Amino acid sequence: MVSLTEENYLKALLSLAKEKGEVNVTDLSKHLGIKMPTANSMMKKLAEKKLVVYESYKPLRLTEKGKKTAGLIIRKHRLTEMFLVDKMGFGWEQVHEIAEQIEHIHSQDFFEKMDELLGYPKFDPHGSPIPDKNGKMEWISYQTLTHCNVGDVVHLAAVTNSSAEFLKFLNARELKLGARLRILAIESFDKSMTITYDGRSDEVLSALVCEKLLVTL
Amino acid sequence: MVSLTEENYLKALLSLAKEKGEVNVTDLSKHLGIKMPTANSMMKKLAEKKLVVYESYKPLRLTEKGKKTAGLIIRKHRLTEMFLVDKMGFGWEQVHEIAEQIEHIHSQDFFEKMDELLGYPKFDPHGSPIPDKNGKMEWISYQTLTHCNVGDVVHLAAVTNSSAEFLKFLNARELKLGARLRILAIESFDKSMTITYDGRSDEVLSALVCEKLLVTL
DNA sequence: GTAAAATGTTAGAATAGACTAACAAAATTT
DNA sequence: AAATTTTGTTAGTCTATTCTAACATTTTAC
Ligand SMILES: [Mn+2]
Ligand SMILES: [Mn+2]
Ligand SMILES: [Mn+2]
Ligand SMILES: [Mn+2]
Repeated sequence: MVSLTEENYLKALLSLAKEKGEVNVTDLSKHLGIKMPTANSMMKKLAEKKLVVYESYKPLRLTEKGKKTAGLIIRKHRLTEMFLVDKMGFGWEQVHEIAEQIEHIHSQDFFEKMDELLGYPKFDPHGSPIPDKNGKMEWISYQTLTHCNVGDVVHLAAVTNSSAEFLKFLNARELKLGARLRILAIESFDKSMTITYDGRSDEVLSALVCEKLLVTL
Repeated sequence: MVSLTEENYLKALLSLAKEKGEVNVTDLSKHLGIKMPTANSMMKKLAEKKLVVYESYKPLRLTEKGKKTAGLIIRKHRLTEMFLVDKMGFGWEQVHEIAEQIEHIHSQDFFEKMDELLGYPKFDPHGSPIPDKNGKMEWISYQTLTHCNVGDVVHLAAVTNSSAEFLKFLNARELKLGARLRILAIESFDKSMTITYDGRSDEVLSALVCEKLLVTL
């Protein structure tokens, strides 16, 4: 009923809506690495399927049905990532690409079994929430590290980028979810932060890195 | 380089070659549930990719490259089935359909990890050999139960049909791989067999069932 | 508040994979 | 050996997904 291609569009729409509020065709096509007219005509198709509300020159919106469909794909994606890390021994930097494919497998049983074997996890290995069986997910209001101040002590709760390069960067510094971070200094010129955690002292993180780290107080 | 669709064609060619010797377009199209002209034009495409030898009105043949490619997909399929049964707790009747999809996942790491976690298995849950990393598989010369005689005592080594219906039929009779079967009688009229195994006595199996059971002496 | 830039849309074409209808060759029956 | 059936091929069409080129609208800049 919904093709693999369409599933990827829906997922993109949901995540762009989450990070930017409004979604336009330019963002969508950039996100998916396709040209604008391609995205445009797919939006019309998804509108016919009642998954998207499309009006010329207006921002794109998912319908409730579209949100649910997208949420269920993200559920499959994140359950897969969790399974790959917890049950198969992959590193958190290895799983996104594989999950990107496995999320399109058609088999209720397969994902229900994963869920069960994992003990019904609520978060994936990158700290993102796993949507429930209705495709609904609760976004906990984390802060980016960028918004913290000198002296703050916070815990690393999630990362907003699952690329292998970024996660290998964190691996190299033994920076893991749950780590207790203390902010020692913030360079006012470039907003880079000096922090300590675990045994580590005086790690300097650029603002580009800090804005990808979500923390709780 | 090879699409999901093409992968399924290659697999079909390999398994038809194994079971029938020569493969023609009619068999191939029936096996895949497509029309003859569709199969025909795909054969020309695969011939251009040097995966198939195509000559008008001649039987279809896989090239060495084609055999290897097909073997590697079957490797992924069977490793998956083994993983689903041994590591995830699925029944042998549930795994074929899921594996039919997962065999197309592009990730060396994923299947290598499965292989490692499984301890480098040589056979899948249905008793079929798992091809090696070069796509080569050794076919052990099993016999179908049909070819056995009254008084023979044999072990169930493999089944040649992985459909859920057939495997549920075997489940209902607690007939598993490895079972030691003794042939009590063969009905000459319809070739149905009366056998005993485990605690079971006097199970009658039709010839249709017997020919799908591969045994060792 | 016009001009320029950015964004969005339409039209037309390409490729992959499937189909039907019509024709051709090979195999099988009489 | 001719007729019939089966099998295989060609030609043309369709849908899904992508593209480029051209045009339209909206937003931003001056
Ligand atoms: Mn991911
Ligand atoms: Mn995907
Ligand atoms: Mn199988
Ligand atoms: Mn398949």
